Amino acid sequence: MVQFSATARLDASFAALSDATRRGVLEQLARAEASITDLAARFHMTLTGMKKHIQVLERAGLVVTEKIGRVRTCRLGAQGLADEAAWIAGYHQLWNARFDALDQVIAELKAQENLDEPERH
Amino acid sequence: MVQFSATARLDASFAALSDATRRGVLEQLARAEASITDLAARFHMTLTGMKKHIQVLERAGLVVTEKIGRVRTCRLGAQGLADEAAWIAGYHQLWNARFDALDQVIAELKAQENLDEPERH
DNA sequence: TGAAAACTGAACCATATGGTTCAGTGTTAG
DNA sequence: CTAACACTGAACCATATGGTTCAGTTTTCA
Repeated sequence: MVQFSATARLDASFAALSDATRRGVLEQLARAEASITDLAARFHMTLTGMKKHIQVLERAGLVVTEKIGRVRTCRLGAQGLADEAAWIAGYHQLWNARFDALDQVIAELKAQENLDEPERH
Repeated sequence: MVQFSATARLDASFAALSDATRRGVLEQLARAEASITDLAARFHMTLTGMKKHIQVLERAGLVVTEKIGRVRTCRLGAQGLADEAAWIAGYHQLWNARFDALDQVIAELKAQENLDEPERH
């Protein structure tokens, strides 16, 4: 659970997720860390454009970066999407079992969280 | 199973979720359906302003509306947040896989400190 | 019938977003 | 030493967002 103003961070991270390029960057970084140049090439845009996306992800806490020499390396933030998953799960509790598809997905999500979350960050 | 790559709808619904007022509207509608006037009053904004939020939620498929007489009633859409939860769940799998791989690399490094670099990626 | 309620649509405003180009700065490799 | 590389920052552009006001339209109800 996170302490600092939950709504502002939710705003930022849902906004970050609302762009297909940024979701792609997250998926990419989940596989391997990458430089901004790497990501710019993979997503067919300028360095400057990719840098802006990285800044959005960084402000949302979804990505952290480290500059060594002339290369800025991007990695996933330790926070992950726990808060966002929690919001969706909480929303679902309000909206009781009327729709089976959501039940199933949320069950899978909770199972994964319980397995993997402890002492990872 | 939910489609993993409905990018346009994911764009729209994550964008819809990036505003605290709209998340509040969803929570409210999960409890009871409401008219636009109801929601505008509850969230302290003009009717026109709330109508715009409802349109955003409707375009994302998160809310459906029906106009009877002079009142437009808003309810949650049947689609729910299944696709969004599915994207986050899939991302979690990648995210955790990455940390598992990292754990393994570290273990190998500890075991055999002087041997050549284990291939990650 | 007529006034009020509930919504709709247009116009406006300030700011944010997603992208670009261009002109740098600092770092590395040859 | 010099050239190429990776990034940074500023400026610019078109469009979107989150809100407003104002001027309707349709529906209800006394």
